[in-house]
Amino acid sequence: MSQRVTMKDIADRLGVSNVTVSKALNDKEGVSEELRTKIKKTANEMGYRYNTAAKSIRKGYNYNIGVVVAEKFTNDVQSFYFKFYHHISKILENYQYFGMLHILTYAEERELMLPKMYNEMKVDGLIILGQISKAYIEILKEVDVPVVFLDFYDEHGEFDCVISDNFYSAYEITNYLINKGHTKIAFVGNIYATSSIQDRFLGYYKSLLEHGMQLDKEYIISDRDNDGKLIDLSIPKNLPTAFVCNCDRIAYNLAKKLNEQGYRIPEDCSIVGFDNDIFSTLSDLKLTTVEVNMKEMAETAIKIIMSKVQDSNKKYGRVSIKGKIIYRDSVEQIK
Amino acid sequence: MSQRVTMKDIADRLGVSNVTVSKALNDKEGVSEELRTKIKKTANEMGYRYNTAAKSIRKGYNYNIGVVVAEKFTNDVQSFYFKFYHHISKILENYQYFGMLHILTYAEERELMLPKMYNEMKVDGLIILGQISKAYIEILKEVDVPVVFLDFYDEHGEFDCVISDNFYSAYEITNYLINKGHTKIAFVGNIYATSSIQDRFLGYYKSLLEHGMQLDKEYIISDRDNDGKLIDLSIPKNLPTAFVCNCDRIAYNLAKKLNEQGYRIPEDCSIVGFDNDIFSTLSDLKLTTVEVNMKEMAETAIKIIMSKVQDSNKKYGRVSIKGKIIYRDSVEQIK
DNA sequence: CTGAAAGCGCTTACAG
DNA sequence: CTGAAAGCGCTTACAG
Repeated sequence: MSQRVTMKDIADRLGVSNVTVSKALNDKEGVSEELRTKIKKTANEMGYRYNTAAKSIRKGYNYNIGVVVAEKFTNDVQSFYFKFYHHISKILENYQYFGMLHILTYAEERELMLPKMYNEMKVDGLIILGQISKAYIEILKEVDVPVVFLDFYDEHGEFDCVISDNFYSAYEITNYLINKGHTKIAFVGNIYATSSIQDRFLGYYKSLLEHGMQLDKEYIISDRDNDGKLIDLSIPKNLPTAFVCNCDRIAYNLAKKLNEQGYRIPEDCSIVGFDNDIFSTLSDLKLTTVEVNMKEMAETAIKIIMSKVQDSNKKYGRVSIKGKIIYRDSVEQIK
Repeated sequence: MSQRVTMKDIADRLGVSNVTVSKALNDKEGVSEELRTKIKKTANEMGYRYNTAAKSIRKGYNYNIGVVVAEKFTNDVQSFYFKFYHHISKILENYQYFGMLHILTYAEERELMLPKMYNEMKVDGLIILGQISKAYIEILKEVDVPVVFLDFYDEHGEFDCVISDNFYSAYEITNYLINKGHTKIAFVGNIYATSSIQDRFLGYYKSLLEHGMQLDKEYIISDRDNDGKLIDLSIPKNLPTAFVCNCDRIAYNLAKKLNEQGYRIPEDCSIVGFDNDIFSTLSDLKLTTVEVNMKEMAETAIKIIMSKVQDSNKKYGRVSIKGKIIYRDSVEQIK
C-alpha cells in the first residue's frame, strides 16, 4: 500500500500543527481564512484523502448505514430493490454517510444470524429493505443500533417503518375500476405472504365494501406459496371483469394465461398491476398500475434513521408514503 | 449511542490486560488456552463486538472493497449486477472483508468523479463491475488502491480484469448453429458499444471464418446506440436462418418482432442469446443461450484484488472464465 | 504466558 | 488565531 498522506504531513509541509489542519479541512472555526485556503490547496496538491476510520474511532460513529435485503428479492423483484438501494446510497452521501448493502442469505435469515457488518461495528444503523421473517424481526430487537424497516412493517409496531401506502393505493385503483363500470373484480396475490400484499388486498376490499359489493372467496386468487415461490394461477370459472394484481409481474403472467385461454385484454377483461416495474410494459399490453414513490420513501427512511443515530429514543412509528396511479391501456370501460 | 463494550472492559472484568484480550480474541499465540476460552466466553456474555475501525487505523486497511456499478446498468440488466454483487459480498466475507456497493451516477461518470468511498479512504481496493467510459478508465489510473475490472476489460491492458470468455462462447454457439445446418447467420448487437458485445461478435466471426462463410454487413444488426439505449432492430430483407444475439433481452425483442412479422421461431428461423437471464425464459420461446459463470468470475476477481491489496505490484492481466451453453428450444436443425 | 508502552490518524477540550 | 496534550480502541514490538 503506497504511503498515504496524513494531516500531519500537510502540517509539516506548511509549518503548522495538525490541529490547525484538522480545523481547516473540516471547516471548523479557529483558523484564519488565509491559512485555511492555503491548507486546502496543499491538501489537494499532496493528494490528501480524508481518513474516516480515524474519525470513527474518536467519535464512535462509522458513518455507514447497513442496508439489508433478503436474498429472495434478488431472484424475484430484482431491479426493484437494486434501484431502491441506489436512491438510498445517494441520499446517504448527502448526510456524509455511506450505504453498506448486505444481501441476507436464506441461511442467515433461517439461522437468525445478524449481518457481519453489524457484528463488526461497521454500521451506525440498519435499514431492513423488504420483508423478512418474523423470527428475524425478533432477533433484530437485540441490535443496539437504530433499525428502520423500509417497504414493509411489523405488526407489533416496535420498529419504525416506512412503507408505501399500499392500502390506500389499492383502494384507489379498485375505485377506479368500479368507476369504469366493473362489478366482478378479483384480487390476485397470496394475502398471507407479505404485509404489502395483505394491505393491497385490504384496500381492494375496502373499495368493495364502500360500493356495497360482496367479497367472493373464489375471487381471491393466490399467486405464490408462503416462501414467495410463484404458483400456477387458477382462473375462476365465473370470469371476473377485472383483476387487481398485487404486482406487475403477476399481472403480466395473468395476462399471458388469459390470452392462452383465448381472452383478449382489456376487451374481455381488465387487469391492473402494482409497482410500475419492467413487467408493466414488457408485453404489448401496457398495464395500468401503481408506482411507488421510491425516492421519497428512501429519503424518509434515512431522515428517520439519521435522527435515531443522534438520539436513539426517537420514535416515528409507521410512516406511509403515497403512491400514484399510472394510467395505461389495460382497463376497459364497461357500458 | 449506547455504551459499547471494549476489550478494556473485558480485561477489567477478568483482571487481565487488554493486550491479552486482544490476543485471545484474535486467536494469536501468547495466551493459555484456558484464559483464551474464558476471555471469549466473557466477551460473548458482555455482548462484545469487534471494532474494525480501531484495527483499521492501526493497520492501514479498511477491510472494505468498493464495488462500482454504473447507473446505466440499474435500468437495464438490473438483476445481473445485483446478483453479481451478491456473490462478491459473500465471497469477500470469507476474506474478512466487506463489499461497499457504489452506483456510479451518470453525472459522476461524465464528470469523472471518483467515488466518495474512495476519497474518504473507506476502501482498500475497487472492483469496477461492468463497462465504464474510456475517460473514466483514464482517471482510475490515479487511484492509489488496487483496481480490477469485472465483466469487461480495457484495451490498453493497464488494469487487471476478469471477464467471461465472450469470444470463445460466441465462437462455440455459432459453431453449434453451423453444425445444425445453418448457413445464413446474423449477429445482433452494436459492436462498438461494449467490449463484451465486440468480443461476442468476433467469436461469431471466427466461427464463420473457420467454416469458410462470408461476413455479410447486412447481417450485423445494431441493437442500441453508443449510450446503450435500445434502438429498433432492422431485419434484413434476405432473412437469415439464425441470429446470434449479444444478450437474451435482445433475443427476446427480436423474437417478438419476428413473430409480429409472421415468422415462427424456431421453425422459420433460429435464435440464440447470451447471459441466461430472465429474458431467456420469459416468453414461450425458451432460448438457447450462454450462461456466464458469475460465481467463479467473482471469486477470481476477489482473489486478484486481495493479492494486490497485499502487494500492489502483482499483475494478472486479462483472466477469462469459461461460460456454458444452455441448450433449450430456440434452434432448429436445418435439413 | 502476560502486560506496559508506544503509536495508528484524527478530534476535542483547553491554554496561550 | 494557533497548538500541546490527551484520548478514541486497538495492535505491535518488546520486556519480564
